Amino acid sequence: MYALVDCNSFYCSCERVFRPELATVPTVVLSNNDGCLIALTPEAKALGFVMGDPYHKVREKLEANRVAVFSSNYTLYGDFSARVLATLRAFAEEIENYSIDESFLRFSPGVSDLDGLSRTIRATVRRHTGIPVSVGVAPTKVLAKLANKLAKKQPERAGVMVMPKGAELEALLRGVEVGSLWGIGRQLTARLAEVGVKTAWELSQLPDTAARKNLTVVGARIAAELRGVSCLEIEEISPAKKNIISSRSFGQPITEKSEMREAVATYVSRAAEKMRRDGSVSGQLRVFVETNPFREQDAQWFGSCGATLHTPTNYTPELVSAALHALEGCWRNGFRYKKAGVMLLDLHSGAEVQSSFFTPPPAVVGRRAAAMAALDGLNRQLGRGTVTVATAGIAPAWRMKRGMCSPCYTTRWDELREVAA
DNA sequence: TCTGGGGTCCTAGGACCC
DNA sequence: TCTGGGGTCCTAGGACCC
Repeated sequence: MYALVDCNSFYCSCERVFRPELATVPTVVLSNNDGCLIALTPEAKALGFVMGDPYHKVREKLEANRVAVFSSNYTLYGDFSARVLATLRAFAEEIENYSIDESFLRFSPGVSDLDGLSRTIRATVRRHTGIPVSVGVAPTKVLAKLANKLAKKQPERAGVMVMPKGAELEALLRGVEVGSLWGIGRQLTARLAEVGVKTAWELSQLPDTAARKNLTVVGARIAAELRGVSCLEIEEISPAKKNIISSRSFGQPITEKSEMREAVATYVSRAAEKMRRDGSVSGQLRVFVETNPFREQDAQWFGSCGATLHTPTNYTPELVSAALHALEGCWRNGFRYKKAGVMLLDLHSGAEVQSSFFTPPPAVVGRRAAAMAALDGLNRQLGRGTVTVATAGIAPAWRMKRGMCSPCYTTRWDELREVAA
């Protein structure tokens, strides 16, 4: 049996842990640059706000309704995510950290009273971390996802649902729209409607060949999972990334290439750090720059240019110079740039690097690795950006806006919550 | 003035091999 | 007049997820 444990309105719940007076106050968290609403509590949804609403368009309404608004604080959410995961580990031998706010657990066949166990999990996570979670249990991941959704949606279930079997399951699936299933998006919903499939039950009864023909093997697996046939395994160790992207919108538009060079150097440095965490090296990168597509009165430019590394590497200075070279290929003067990014491609394990004529000698490779380890260590201990390449600039004007950010309560000594007693 | 940032998997078709 | 059979690798594009 699988359980899906999903944190309710996760980012909002993190903010509420240290602001208990907000427990019943409608609360939202914004995307980077305070752009859109990306997390909403049920109270905020009840007021009519939806995920993706541009902040500047709903700001007055938020204020009128006294909604608590936060910029996103990923340091805080990442730390809470790790705490929830640590608590969950005690309850299952196999666990997959599916996303920042969701984990799949697998219970061995001997486990009985799944309902009681789920309630215990929910209560324990709440006690250890302050985060409310919902738990859905079923014989397959797709059904566990669905059980979780129902647990959250139907208040009488109190955040927990074990999927029933047989006729009861059939009745339930007949009432579920196919488009609400995990893995069935808008396009597949439309395709299924063409062949008369509207509910989860109808999809589960679709013959395998028809499922494959209309939805490829992906949809066929979902159909099988609905019948209780498990096709999707638990992935306990997340495989190393195949691509790494670092991109950001700017707090204010960039028009000078010198500033864009700082941004690109910053982003490629961040991407390189992520890559080193995986122990990977990159053989190829791509830089892109974009104007603001929402400003129709502005001239638009979306430029992108790649660069190949002689020898795959994760050495920041080398990647920075390759990225700046690529920037020359996609930069055009005279535009107001809103966003830029760097993609590291062709990633593989650093242990498998193929040497070439241009590969530096082993002593140099060793010194570079030591330098990067020292860099990452300092930034880990003393905070991101403590040591960077000078090309990245100092206190740049284009840095993203975060006007309403909460303190890093759990990761910075100088931002601890103070309590008067 | 102001609209996020990351990822994965699958398929079809072209190029090429013996 | 007649023109096989089987395979791999790569890329672009589409679809999905949080």
